[in-house]
Amino acid sequence: MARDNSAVKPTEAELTLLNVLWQIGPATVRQIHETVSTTQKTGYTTVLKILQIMHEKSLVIRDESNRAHVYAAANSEMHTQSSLIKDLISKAFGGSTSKLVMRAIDESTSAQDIDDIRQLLNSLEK
Amino acid sequence: MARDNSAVKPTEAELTLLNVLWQIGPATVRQIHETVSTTQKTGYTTVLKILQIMHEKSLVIRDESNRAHVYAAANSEMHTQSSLIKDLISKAFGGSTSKLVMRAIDESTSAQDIDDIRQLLNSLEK
DNA sequence: CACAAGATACGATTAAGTTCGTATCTTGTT
DNA sequence: AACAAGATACGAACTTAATCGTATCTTGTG
Repeated sequence: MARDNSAVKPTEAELTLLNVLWQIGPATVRQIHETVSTTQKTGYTTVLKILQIMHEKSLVIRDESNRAHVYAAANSEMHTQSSLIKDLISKAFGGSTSKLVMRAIDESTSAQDIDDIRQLLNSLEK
Repeated sequence: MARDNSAVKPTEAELTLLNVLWQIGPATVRQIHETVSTTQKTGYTTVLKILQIMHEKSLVIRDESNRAHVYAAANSEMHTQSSLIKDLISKAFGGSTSKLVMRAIDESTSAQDIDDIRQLLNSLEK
């Protein structure tokens, strides 16, 4: 039985592949490898292996109906982002969301960013 | 020669010890172990070993003038938080700080958090 | 129907992280 | 001076990640 993946944190290499899947949608190993190759030099079988491991961890689902399996992210980008943030908050910010947000904001932010954030804050108040 | 640590990302165990050091300040292995023991069951020599590795990586500095060495975080909590956030932003948020901030905010935030963040925003506008 | 292209599966290797047992060293006290 | 307490140093064991070579399997096409 496949284990619940909600607590599984993707490794760095896994996150790279998830980013590809979120960007281009369900894809074969070849397509994923081609995409990832534009920015990194990684062997085809390495990508394949990582996808197989991710499948075991239920980080991706795959369609085996064709010879070339088609992989897709099991969770949305948003869901995974939330879980990674929660993890960081608990490990480096004493569990305080606002501390993280404040650190991120005074780190580097454009005027547009500030505007976006203020709007979100306003919408939360209603 | 000790290498520049500005790009070194602490591991999970290392971050745990850094949190202790930021909290209680420079401390001996015994003190650090005692503190960390309140929340985890970790052997004394394990803590010692990790501190030694952190020293090699220049994540901590140590005062060896007494028999019991005194360890201290090499970088401030703020600096390390910023670096961890930057890392997460680049790996999971396409490099966009505002995306991370917005995800963090709509994830879970108390009224107090919202207030804090709004004040920070206001102070930035001036 | 055989074969070549191209796909998956498998296993080995290497590196990093974590843990801890044991050895060794240091020092205050008798 | 010797000892005991308590400190550091060392190294082994185990785990997880990452990488890739090689073996094996599948299938369209001549």
